Amino acid sequence: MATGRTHRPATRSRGIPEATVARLPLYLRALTALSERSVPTVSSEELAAAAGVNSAKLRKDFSYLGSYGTRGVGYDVEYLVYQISRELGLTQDWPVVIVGIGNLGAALANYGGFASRGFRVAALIDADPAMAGKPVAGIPVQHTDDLEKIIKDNGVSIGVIATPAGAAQQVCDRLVAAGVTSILNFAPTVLAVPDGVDVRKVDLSIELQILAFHEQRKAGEEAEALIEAEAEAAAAKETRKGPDGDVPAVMPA
Amino acid sequence: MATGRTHRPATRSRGIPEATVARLPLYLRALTALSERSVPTVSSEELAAAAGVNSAKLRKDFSYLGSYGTRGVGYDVEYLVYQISRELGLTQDWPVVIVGIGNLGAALANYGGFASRGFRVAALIDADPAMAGKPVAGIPVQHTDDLEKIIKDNGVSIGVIATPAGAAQQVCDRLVAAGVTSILNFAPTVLAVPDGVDVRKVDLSIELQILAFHEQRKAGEEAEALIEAEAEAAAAKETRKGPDGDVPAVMPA
DNA sequence: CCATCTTTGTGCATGCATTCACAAAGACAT
DNA sequence: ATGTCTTTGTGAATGCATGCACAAAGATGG
Repeated sequence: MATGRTHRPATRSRGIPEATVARLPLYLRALTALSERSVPTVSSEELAAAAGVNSAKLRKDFSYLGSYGTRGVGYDVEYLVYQISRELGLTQDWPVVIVGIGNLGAALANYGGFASRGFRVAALIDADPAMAGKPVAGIPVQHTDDLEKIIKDNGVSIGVIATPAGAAQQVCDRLVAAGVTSILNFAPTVLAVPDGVDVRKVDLSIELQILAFHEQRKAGEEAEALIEAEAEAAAAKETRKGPDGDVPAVMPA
Repeated sequence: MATGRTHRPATRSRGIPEATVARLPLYLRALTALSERSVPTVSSEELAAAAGVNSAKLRKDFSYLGSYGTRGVGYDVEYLVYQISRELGLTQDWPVVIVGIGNLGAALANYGGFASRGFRVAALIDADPAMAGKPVAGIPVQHTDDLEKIIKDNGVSIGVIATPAGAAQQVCDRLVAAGVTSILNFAPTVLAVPDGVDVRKVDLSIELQILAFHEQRKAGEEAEALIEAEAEAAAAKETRKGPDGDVPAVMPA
């Protein structure tokens, strides 16, 4: 059983850490902006600031792609744009379908960020027969019945699910069966997929809940700081006089 | 300078790992579904499956909240729903404003997942005077000029930015100046905020780019596997006969 | 051609997250 | 009561990601 798949000839290229991959689009965006302003080169420090990351991290990220920088100068913007685009697979055309053309689906169909990055909305699909034929973002909506045919005719490998939660798994199963191997899921459900299929999820309410947690923590710490300050003040009053007296005038709700 | 803030009395409660916080909403959703089906208790194994995570991870996550399970039985669904809700701060009402009522902003305003989790859309704000007064999701859109007043009158601490990229930083600055301390950013920009303000970003095109990367990698590996299989077959033919011959009949596009 | 100055690329240490594996805890039947 | 059986809670091991700090590389000026 000699599959030489494990020890990977040191060609790098494979083995880019997931965390790095997730940052590449960020770098790419910053670089594209620089490119539009005709900036020829950029240092890791500048680019890191623009992308909102640590410069050492950025350099290490780029080191996984190869050595594209020049010491003492920085990185060539155009070249780096090309290399990252290539690494991310954006030099080719990716037809995607969006399933579920409600408010969110329509917003996605209209979203400019897709087209500009090599993604092409090949079709919009909805289960509502009343929607069929209606153009959204200039593309006529098609009925779910034709899902399999649409996927195959267009060679679609990436699907976006923007249906209600209840329909998501079923839609997902059909997409996968029809040949889709990457899914971006906006429905608030955990999708079960076979091995070899990638799912990424975007959950609007989860993000808000995480913010609420931190918001609450902040409020709690404020209150706590107040209590602590009071305790300290009391202790100070007890043991000696009471000099350090700028207690925050914040009242916990 | 005696701020006893560092060594935290072992009350736990503080010091919940970020990764755990990010999963709590996931558990909460699964638990809510169980609660609706009147399931009284659930084991870590079952719940983990429903939430799509490893059961050991789930137990460790819960251990940060305290010991809410019963050995041999599992977790009380209702109780756990309450504890997680409380920990996330969802037992209180969080008024949020959405700035930028384009396709996406409207979709967010209509999104049901907010209201159901303690979030209340307090106001919709847009820079376009033509939008002012128009109801979206039953809420009249207000003009950006009144942003500060709206924030203060409603005691808003969470803001959602769904504007074009160009306007995002400016809107962000105004939100923060008006007292917002948590921001959910849908605009494809890196926002600069002062310390103490939390920002989470949701970037639709980044998610697609990550999928494209993996998609490309899959395609590459298929091709590679084919080449490898060919090489192996050739080698086999050379050194001995050629017995193990199920070469995948897949053709790289 | 040499010296200096900038900036990359990376070894190393640290910290966080995940997963395993198992002892302790409790339910439940007998 | 006692024993069995299930399931939690957590120590310990491993792996991944981050960030520091510095040597090597190259540009640039004299």
